[in-house]
Amino acid sequence: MIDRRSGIALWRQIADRIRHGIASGEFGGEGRLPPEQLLSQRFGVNRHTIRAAIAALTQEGVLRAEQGRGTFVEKSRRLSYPIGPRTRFTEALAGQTRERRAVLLKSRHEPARHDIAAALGLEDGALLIRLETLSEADGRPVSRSTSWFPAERFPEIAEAFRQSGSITRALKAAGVVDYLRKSTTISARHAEGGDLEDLGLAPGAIVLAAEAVNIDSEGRPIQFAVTRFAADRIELVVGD
Amino acid sequence: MIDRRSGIALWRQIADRIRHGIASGEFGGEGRLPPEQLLSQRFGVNRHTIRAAIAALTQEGVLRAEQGRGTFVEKSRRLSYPIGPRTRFTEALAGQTRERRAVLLKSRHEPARHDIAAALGLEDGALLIRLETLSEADGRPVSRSTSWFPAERFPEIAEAFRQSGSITRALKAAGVVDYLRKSTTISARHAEGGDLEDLGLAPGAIVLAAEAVNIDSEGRPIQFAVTRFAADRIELVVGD
DNA sequence: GTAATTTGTCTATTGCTCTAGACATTTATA
DNA sequence: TATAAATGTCTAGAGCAATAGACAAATTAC
Repeated sequence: MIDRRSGIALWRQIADRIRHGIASGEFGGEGRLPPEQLLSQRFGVNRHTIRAAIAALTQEGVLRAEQGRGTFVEKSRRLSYPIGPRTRFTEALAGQTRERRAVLLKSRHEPARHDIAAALGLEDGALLIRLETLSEADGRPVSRSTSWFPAERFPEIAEAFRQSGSITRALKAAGVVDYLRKSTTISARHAEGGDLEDLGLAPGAIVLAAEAVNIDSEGRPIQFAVTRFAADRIELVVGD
Repeated sequence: MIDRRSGIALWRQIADRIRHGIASGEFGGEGRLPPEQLLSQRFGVNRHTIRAAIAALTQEGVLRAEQGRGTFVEKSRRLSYPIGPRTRFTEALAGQTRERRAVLLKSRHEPARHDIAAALGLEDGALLIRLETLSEADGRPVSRSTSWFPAERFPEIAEAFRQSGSITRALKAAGVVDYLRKSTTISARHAEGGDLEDLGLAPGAIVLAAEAVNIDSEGRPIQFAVTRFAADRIELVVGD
């Protein structure tokens, strides 16, 4: 249930379970968390440990404690990100958020690594443009992407993206009126390095990593992207 | 880079980064990890802390240390699990593993929770049969599933599954010749409770959770399932 | 208004994590 | 065979995590 020699502090294990319990409806039934006393019994730890977990979740914006009253759940539904042949970020979260935008963090030219070249149908070492982007919904960072485009075909992609804040519009400016998602490979791991900062995550947080290949209407690969989603803010939906 | 008050022990943060570094090719170039001395400098921690990280990864089967020689990377390809309209476990890993099987851990009748009833198109509290199953490939546990079936339509599903070791065959025995995956919702979290044991994971390990609804050829929902995959052993592939 | 409930704060103590250093053991190399 | 390089083991100490208990402060219910 709770492991004491796992290298994960008890308060963090409990914070993870409370966060998940809220999402699954086990806790916070009426928008309210059970009293600390009761939680400390249920988890079999000291009340101070529970308080440390609650403090962390308060910091994350999941909970809000009020002295004398109780601890309450801040409304924050997990977003659903549909994945299909026509996946596009701006449209994916329409209806769930008021405002979506993507910003360009960095761009550079570089030779194609073997796996990326294979995915894009290019020779190893072919020149690519790499874009580092951050996507936000209602002001909260949602995902962090690294994309590669063939430099020969899309020499102006970085500038077009910077101006439009959208891959779809940047591709359109380069003459790609429509494109399709060929494949998506989904994995999960602990967030690391710059992703922690950019996504505003605590160390130990989990990211869903989606590796995608997009093709134009004639089937030619145009983009290889690795997108990291904050796993506690979003879930990926396939089909339906 | 490395955070000391995060509730995640340094050795675990470093283990996570080494594990990822191996997958991304940063470490283990020639199947070999840099010496402990060098790693302790790179990460800015004591050599003993590096050793704790390596010990954990050895326990996981990722590394193997040999006194006097060095520390080596155990080859361990990640499996790819395709998700689509015709997702079936036994077929999903064909070609990647020699042997697949699923075992029934537990089964029970229970009333439908609200979200499950909605997914299956039933009234709240309708009687369901819940199956707890474990899937293995080449003797290594790969996923842990919890499935719900309408008890009225599939009264013998548990016994049929126990005998056949396959949902597809158990459904066939109940007269469902074909079925489709209606939707899959993918999220990620830390493994907890029995999943740690059943999947043979170290505490703090990550699971990919896939929530699926299957329907028969007439569109009637027949199964709601939550499958937890060991994230370091498998990735989910959509499309292609 | 009083009592009960609940969160907030403080102190002390125990145990685990990480650091530091020294030395042993095994393997590869000159 | 001698040396270097790597992992393995041990001891000691500083700092953080968790427990334990007590009491304060705010809110709610009677």
